[in-house]
Amino acid sequence: MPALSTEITIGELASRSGVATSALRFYESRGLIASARTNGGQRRFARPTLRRVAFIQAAQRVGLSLDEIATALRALPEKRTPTKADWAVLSRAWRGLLRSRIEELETLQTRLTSCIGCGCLSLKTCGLLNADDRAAERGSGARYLLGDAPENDD
Amino acid sequence: MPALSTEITIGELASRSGVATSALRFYESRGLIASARTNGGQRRFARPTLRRVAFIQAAQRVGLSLDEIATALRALPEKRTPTKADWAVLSRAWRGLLRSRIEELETLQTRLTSCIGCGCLSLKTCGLLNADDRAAERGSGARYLLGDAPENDD
DNA sequence: CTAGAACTTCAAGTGCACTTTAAGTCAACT
DNA sequence: AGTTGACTTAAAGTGCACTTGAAGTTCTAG
Repeated sequence: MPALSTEITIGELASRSGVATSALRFYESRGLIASARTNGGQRRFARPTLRRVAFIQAAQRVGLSLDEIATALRALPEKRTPTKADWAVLSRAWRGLLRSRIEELETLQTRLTSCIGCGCLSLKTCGLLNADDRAAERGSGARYLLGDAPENDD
Repeated sequence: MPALSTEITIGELASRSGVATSALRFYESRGLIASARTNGGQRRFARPTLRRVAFIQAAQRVGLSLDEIATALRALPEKRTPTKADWAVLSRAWRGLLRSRIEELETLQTRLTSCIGCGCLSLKTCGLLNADDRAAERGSGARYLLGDAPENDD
């Protein structure tokens, strides 16, 4: 049984957070977490680092890169316990990100539904496959690309 | 003005699809698209390849890897024009993916909202930061990790 | 016919988020 | 004291999706 210390080893942090020790060392190298050292040079993490790692995981699920997360963490006060207000600032930014990502996926889903309906896969009329092919229309008129191929390549 | 041919160059495909020529060559190397060659060895893409590239882009936005997209494209008939039914099969798979991803993000957003409300960031009670820390509870009782640090590291 | 833009291949490079390896040291239990 | 598992570092490797570079060829407009 580990001493009833306030500090935890990298292995403990790993098993509790579900993040590999190699990833934790990597996070430390990127400034996302910090550690003290024993006389022998081994890392000892303060207990709240567990929360910090959970925060990193959540942020990744939201879709942030480690660099963005590092920036967010740097925005939190280093010296004092983060307040409700500190957290709210971060959370609001996340909410915006989440909402726009959700909206993008919902738009995609709507388009997918109407594509199933029409079965056309027309580049001109299909919102899902719309890829800015406004150029080079040269009077070919409206056509359903599913059936317009001189040679069918798909 | 390019000849009123049914085939398009890689540059044309790139500018119309918004995908770089290098990416298109890469897609070809991975079997996602195919091309004929001129006597001189230059690629000439059949017009429907534009739709295929648009499909790839859409699939990427849905969250599929190129390998998964290649598999999906292989499931489409090579020799005949894809039917409504072919498309419907693919679309249904996408719908499922989209729905679960959207649900994941919505859960995250709900949790984020309640976290803003409580401001606690407790690993025990916060759904957002919940990271399976069921182990090593050793009778410390419920605590709000935002304020429980012997040393504050965040 | 010729200039120059667009094309060709192949190999190596990029960025992200890690993981793996090698050689060695530390800590905890018996 | 010794064994064993957990730890240390630095460097190299992985997988994905491309991009870049070098050196050379082809296509098209004038």
